[in-house]
Amino acid sequence: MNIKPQNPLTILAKDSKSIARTGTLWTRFGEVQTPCFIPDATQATVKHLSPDELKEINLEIVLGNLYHLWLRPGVDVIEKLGGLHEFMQWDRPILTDSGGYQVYSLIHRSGLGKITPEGALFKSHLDGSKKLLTPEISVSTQYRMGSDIILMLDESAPASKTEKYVHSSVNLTLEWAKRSRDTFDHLNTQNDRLLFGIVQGGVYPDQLARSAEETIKLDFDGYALGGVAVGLHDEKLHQIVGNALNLLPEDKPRYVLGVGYPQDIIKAVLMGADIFDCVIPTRNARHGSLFTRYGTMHITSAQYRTDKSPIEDDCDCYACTHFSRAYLHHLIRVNEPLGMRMATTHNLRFYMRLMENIRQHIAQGTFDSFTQEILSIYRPNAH
RNA sequence: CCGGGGGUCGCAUAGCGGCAAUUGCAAGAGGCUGUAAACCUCUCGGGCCUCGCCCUCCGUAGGUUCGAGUCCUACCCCCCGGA
Repeated sequence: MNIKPQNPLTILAKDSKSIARTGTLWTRFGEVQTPCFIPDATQATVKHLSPDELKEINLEIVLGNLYHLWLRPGVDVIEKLGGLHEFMQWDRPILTDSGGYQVYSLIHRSGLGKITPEGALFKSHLDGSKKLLTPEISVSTQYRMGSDIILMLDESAPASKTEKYVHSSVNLTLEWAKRSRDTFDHLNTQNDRLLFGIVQGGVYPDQLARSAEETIKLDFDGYALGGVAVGLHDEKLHQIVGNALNLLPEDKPRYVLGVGYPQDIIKAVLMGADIFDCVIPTRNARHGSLFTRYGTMHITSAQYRTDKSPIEDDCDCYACTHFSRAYLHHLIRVNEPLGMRMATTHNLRFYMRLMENIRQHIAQGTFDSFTQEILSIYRPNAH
């Protein structure tokens, strides 16, 4: 159990009508059942929830963000406090993002820095100071923080970029992949951590193929697909995800970064994805948008002012077993932290139940009808 | 009764000769996809509802002006001092 296996993914069952599979992912802090959804704990907390509350909704793993934690409180503090697990009192697996998304969000979208071959040069959003994030710094800092699953630093090209741009962007990411790999190999002497490579390529099949082929040569523990949650939606998103996952080794964990809505997850699982993370359930909860098996509901809407029923009648989360829609409606409207806490609890529990159902139906051979059921409610928009 | 201040979209505000009229809150609707996000966008007098135009509008009633929340007069309310 504590010895890192040759391949961290163990496939336990496969769907007969698709390439969906269910299994377990090994980490030094225990196994994670797949397909799994990883809630984002960007700043070393799933906003509003305590570790006990996360366990109560059956969360197995969280995602921390290197970029945010690197700037504040900094790796020295986290190391001194015994590493991320000890610091945030979470004794289950932690995956950390490399800061690659911030290269996209802060540099490409907001112009707070620039990309150089050496690394990403950020102008810190906190104090304006200049910070150079290199693949070496990202990987070694994730390692020092105690991350169990480390992501290589990558660059996501915005969806609007030309193939020429994406071509050189893929080259840069491939270069960073090698440097990430080298850094990790020097650090991982205890052989207890996982390093995931990231495939890019935007909407261009040739670039995706090139990126996948070269990344696979570096033999990572798992492969993530990046750049798809940054400007692609619905059918276009699903199409690219399908193309890209098809290029990745069948026996290794396949991670779709930053995705997504229930329909996106179902579609990606059908195409062989094992791991997801997304801010949607937590952020939308804070904004009053709740997921149910009847679709999404905006709880602050006037129609719920006096609604005595729970958010979702058969949900087992704390919010649904204790409070009415009317109360949640009130709490969110008056901006009370309990409202956001309950909304987050519910949405994450909804996502956890979705993943539990996905795994169970794959194992039982009933995944096909289950996907039809979900997709009839969470219907992707045609383009 | 005297002196001073004030009445503008549900509440609170701006406006001091060209105004359907500022901003905040409230209200209504929507959006968030590896979190600079407890955030952002739109609507918010009425109508046609083609967004351009029409109607009604800033306590009430007159007046001055090509034109009045905006200036003048009277009246009605509210607040603060003094009898």
